[in-house]
Amino acid sequence: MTIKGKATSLDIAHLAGVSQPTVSRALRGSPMVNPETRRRILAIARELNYKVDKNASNLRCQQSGTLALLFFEDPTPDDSLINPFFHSMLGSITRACALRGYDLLVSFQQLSDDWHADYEDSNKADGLILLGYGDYLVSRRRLEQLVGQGTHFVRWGAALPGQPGVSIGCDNFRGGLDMTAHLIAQGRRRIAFVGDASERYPEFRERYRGSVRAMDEAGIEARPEWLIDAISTEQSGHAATVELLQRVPDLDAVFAGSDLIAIGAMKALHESGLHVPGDVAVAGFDDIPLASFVTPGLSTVQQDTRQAGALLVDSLLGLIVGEAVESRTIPAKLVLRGSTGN
Amino acid sequence: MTIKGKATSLDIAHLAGVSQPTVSRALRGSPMVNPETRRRILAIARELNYKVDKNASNLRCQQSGTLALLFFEDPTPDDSLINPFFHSMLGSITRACALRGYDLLVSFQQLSDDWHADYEDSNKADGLILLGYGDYLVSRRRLEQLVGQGTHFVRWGAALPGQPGVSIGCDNFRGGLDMTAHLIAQGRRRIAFVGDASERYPEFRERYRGSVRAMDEAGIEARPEWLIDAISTEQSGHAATVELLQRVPDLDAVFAGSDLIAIGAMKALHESGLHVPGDVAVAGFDDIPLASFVTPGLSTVQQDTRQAGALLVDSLLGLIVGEAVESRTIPAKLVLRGSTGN
DNA sequence: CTGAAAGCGCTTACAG
DNA sequence: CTGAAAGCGCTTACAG
Repeated sequence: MTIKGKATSLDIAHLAGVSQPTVSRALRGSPMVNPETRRRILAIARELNYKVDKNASNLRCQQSGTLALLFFEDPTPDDSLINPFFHSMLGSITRACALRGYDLLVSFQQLSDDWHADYEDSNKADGLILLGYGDYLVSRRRLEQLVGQGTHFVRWGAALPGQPGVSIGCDNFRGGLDMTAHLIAQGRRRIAFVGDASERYPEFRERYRGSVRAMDEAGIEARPEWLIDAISTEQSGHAATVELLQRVPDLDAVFAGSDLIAIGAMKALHESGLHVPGDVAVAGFDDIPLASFVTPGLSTVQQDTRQAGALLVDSLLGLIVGEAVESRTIPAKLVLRGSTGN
Repeated sequence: MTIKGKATSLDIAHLAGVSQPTVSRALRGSPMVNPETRRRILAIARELNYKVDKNASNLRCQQSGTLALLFFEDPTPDDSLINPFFHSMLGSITRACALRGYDLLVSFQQLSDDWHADYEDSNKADGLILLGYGDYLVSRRRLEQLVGQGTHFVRWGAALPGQPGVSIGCDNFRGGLDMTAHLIAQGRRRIAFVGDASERYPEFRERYRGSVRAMDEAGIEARPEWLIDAISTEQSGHAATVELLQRVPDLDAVFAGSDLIAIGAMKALHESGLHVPGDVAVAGFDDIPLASFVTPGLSTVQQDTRQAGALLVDSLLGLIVGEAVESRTIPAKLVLRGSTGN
């Protein structure tokens, strides 16, 4: 007997001389099947290269075995590279899904556009993972909508009280504090922060707050002109640093909100004839691969993307099965290279 | 009337006072529906936040509206970063899918393991895109299996005659030729190729063949000791270059099979006290973002990932609808920076 | 341990 | 233009 087209469980049933439900049970490892019968069924299934039709089984079970990753890119990525940090997150999320037997749908979205977030409504995915960058004030309303609709989702970002939904983030405050304490220990006293630390960018804000705390503890008064806005691109970091140098010529350290900003800052400093770290120390945040390739190597704060990916996926799976899931913070770790001194 | 759980087309039918098939027709934009009826149905659907159940419609239509991207990583990526070139490809493939109304499943695979390539058999995807690196001799048998099973797939790689399935790749030969011609024009005469140019790595092989052709044309005889194996990682490029310098102390140029190799090579050259490009010119392939950040900037061959992603997706969609699809080659473009001279 | 029956939510002939 | 019917390929009570 040859099967026309793809084999179905019914084909197997005929070949094995059993009913179709028995095939289904055998395939799914149900204990209520005679071992001999199961063996026969599995052999036939293998021979026909049979695979369960996921559309059918998902329809029946009302779930999909799939998670969707929505990646946000604002501003548009055509003129600036996507932060490599997110590539690392994507990799760890993919692997975490695979380890747990879930497939991952990936979708790139503009933060400002309508989100194609209906993967769950259409039963293509059981929940969403949100990742990327952009203005939190813009995304916040959408997050509230998702909560309102009962969508299952987790996001990577600052895990702060009062946020809609579940967030997983790193300890931005602690990272900012530790790095700034390190700069101070290296003798730095006029430490600028390059990054938009408004409520639009809560992660930068936390990093900045940590930085200010470290200065407080060292008896240094943080000056308002030491804070300058930038978004997380090299270009923005470069431009901001150029302006910063006008305002604060006697700067002795730059703590950048991200590594990309830091790399732009280093470039601006070089162009101004300033030596890193001799004249100005530079530190970043993320520990992207690039950080170890620039000259001097960039000191930065590492976020454990492997743990982050696993935590995002596990939290989402928890939400899906109805557990109470809390926002969580993972540790930040200093990685010291040449840019902050030896 | 409140709907318990998710709304279905039947719920809408009841509310609109029509039959369920009419709802389906209206939602799918069938012309055979009274405009007034359609309006009513769409209004109700919007209000209920109704979304078509993809499992049900896919089951019925026997297709999924989804493509699967299998990304291969050999050797294991834990100790070396994934080639950023593939991140760029992933982005362009994702966008190309979205533009065409397809969703994308992403899966990371070990080249040597069993491939989880049953997305099509299980009707989770209509076809596969294969991307990544590793030994072609290992993957070739699997590709043949896929062809044998009638799986729809395209792969990124050297598009050479006699390969199983459809391949999209860049003009590696031309890229190798052009870059080597440039090196020769810069006065270089002893040009090593760092990369495994055996049949295990057809892309490297083509780049190397192009390089040799350029030397031929310039009357330079390529010497066997100028060729040294490496896989596409910085570490491998570093190690190979260290050995190469032993063998060929009077080297004046290194053409690396990839940018990552080139960056490892530059590091090895620096460690040996050799100046780039003063003593030894260095060129790479891919134009990863890192290439413009190293010092000096790395001259390289750019592959148009945007075009590549679109072509991969379009070719796969062509295969799925049963068109005759050919392997294709896209142009390679020199990007000259400081590492090959001014 | 196994089978007959129902049903997941759609789409598509078929008949009117 | 619309509805009644069938069926996509599964899984899961239910009965034996």
